[in-house]
Amino acid sequence: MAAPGRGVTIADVAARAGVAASTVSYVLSGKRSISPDTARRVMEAVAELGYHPHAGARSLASRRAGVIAMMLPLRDGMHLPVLMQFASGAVTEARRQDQDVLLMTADEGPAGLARVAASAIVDGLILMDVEVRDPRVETLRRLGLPSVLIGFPADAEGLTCVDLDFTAAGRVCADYLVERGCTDVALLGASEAVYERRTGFAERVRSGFLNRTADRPGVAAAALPCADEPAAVQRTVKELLHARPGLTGLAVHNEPSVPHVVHALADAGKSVGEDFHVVVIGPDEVAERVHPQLPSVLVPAETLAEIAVRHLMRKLDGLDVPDATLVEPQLTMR
Amino acid sequence: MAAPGRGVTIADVAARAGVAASTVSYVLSGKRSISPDTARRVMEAVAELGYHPHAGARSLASRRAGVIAMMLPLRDGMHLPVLMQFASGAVTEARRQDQDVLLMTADEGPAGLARVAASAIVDGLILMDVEVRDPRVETLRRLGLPSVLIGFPADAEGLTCVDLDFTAAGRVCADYLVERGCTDVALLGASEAVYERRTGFAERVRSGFLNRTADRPGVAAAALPCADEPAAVQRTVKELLHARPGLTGLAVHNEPSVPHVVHALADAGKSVGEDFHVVVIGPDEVAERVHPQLPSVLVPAETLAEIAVRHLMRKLDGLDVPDATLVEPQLTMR
DNA sequence: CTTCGTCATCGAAGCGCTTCGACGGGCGTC
DNA sequence: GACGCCCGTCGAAGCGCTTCGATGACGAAG
Repeated sequence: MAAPGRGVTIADVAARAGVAASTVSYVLSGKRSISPDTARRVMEAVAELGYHPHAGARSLASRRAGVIAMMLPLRDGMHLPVLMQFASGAVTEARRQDQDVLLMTADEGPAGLARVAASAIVDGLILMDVEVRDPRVETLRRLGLPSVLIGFPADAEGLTCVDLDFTAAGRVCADYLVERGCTDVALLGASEAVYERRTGFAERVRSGFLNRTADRPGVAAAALPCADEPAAVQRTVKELLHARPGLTGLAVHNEPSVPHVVHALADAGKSVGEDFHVVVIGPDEVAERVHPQLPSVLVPAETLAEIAVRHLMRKLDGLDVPDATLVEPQLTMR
Repeated sequence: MAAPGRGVTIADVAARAGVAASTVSYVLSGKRSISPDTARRVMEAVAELGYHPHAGARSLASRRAGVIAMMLPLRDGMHLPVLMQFASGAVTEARRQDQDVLLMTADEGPAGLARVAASAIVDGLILMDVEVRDPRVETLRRLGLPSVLIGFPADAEGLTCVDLDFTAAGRVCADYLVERGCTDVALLGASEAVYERRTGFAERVRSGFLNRTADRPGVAAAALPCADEPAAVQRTVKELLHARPGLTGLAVHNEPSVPHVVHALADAGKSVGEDFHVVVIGPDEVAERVHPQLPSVLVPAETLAEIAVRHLMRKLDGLDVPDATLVEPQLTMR
């Protein structure tokens, strides 16, 4: 990386290498064959001058900006560290593919999508945390802007979506508990309120959990919602233990309640990890910050981000990608 | 926002409004006076066609991209929620000024700066979490790319920097304790290791704290480093209480140790909030997640981000801005 | 030895916008 | 009533790049 003078253009590189500007362009893009000797001279000139193509000019001429947008729900209920992992994964993968990432907040809404589409400032976009009824989805479809969604809207027809396989996550939790010898288990889900906008995945965890336990003879299972407040959690757990004295396993799909669940179990004289088993669906920290630490299935943010970026790039290159991609859940033991 | 056809150009708008393309440009930029009547017709055409200027073309012609870069330390030790708040604040403020934000990770390093500068993909940049000896700083200076730093490098000459006023934060903590009637207080700082790269602000808190207590007659104060590990924290607190039996106030500037400090104090029979006072310098959650909740001074990420963006915009407009901006710390009572 | 194909390269034409200089028409001024 | 000015508008010239068609050189084929 030599000292870049102000405004090194392709003409400067061409002059230095003793070729035409178009030749430099072809060397850089590889779109026509160039003799090895010329190519070498051009690359040397590029390096010596510290040339980087002017992004605006390139986007104007080639109709490719080399930038993708990422729309994040910055003010929203989504777990922040997960969001950061996501952003980090996306930027890293994008750079690997020589793309930059424009950051947008979800509160720009459909109008924001229309703006970036019309101004050609980005080639495509990744929409995080898509809800079941998401107003941006219709706009997206209408604009025809290449995109990948994280999450599944109600009508995913014609869209490319990526997400954790929540049904499988429910199954994984069920398996964990059953393998520990539990014959009476329950799934503690989210409060109705939290998921009302995005019911999809709460449902899926639940059905994965219940279907799997139903397959296991001699295993009784239940699923019930649970509010977030400490007191409500305590009460729910107490009632549950009372109603099902034989309960020995619990899957918790409700981040904020985890510490309180553990507390309530301890109060009830249960020894987690010995005569009682708990598994969490949620971020690592949640499962790590309780005593004893719990096994958990997390939302693999970096992986999802990488897949999303790769799929988007394929779409931009005119290749096709699966409409729906579900990532296998991983159970982390602790 | 009407349905934007594919590729509405300024010529389309001009035709529709019955004027020249240059006139449309002047209406939109306000750089020449235009009759109210013409302006109205142009604006109507813009709205009807859903016109948004092509970002690349604009950047090519005007040498202004309308995008600023934000470089975040995504993999680094910085507290994630703070980072998100920062990103959120920056994007929101940037959009208010009609700018977009390009997200870069710190591991692109100086080469990344050179790239975005040379490709003119952004007009300027904001560098988060600047360290005392930061390799990017020299590059930045050489490139002459307009920028604002969050944090202070060793040599801030000619750079625009923004940060929390850590010296004042030290004073605020001292004041809090003294006002609660404490006459023997201490500051528990970071472990040497954590701050070695970014010594600046640990130092400043310390001197703010000690200078302020020194001003108060009859108040004894000390400052000591503290490791992060639970056991080490417990030991440090125990030794401290033993060495200074009259100690009744503690300021903790070490995020991870807070819960353990509280624990250790309880073990020693101190009743925090009654016969003993503790104040934290760190994120809200840290101070909220202990019992009892503690008052705290936080890094006001959104505010810093807004200031950074505003300063950057001013620089881009050729206005001048102060070299150093220190934000007053706020004590949040709990 | 001419003809045809290939390969490597060149030149020119835009991409959509901003901006500069020019120009015509209305007004105030002497 | 003629002169100059300013205001509002237009046309044209780029900004730096990609891409298309053209061109020359060189071997192979006839």
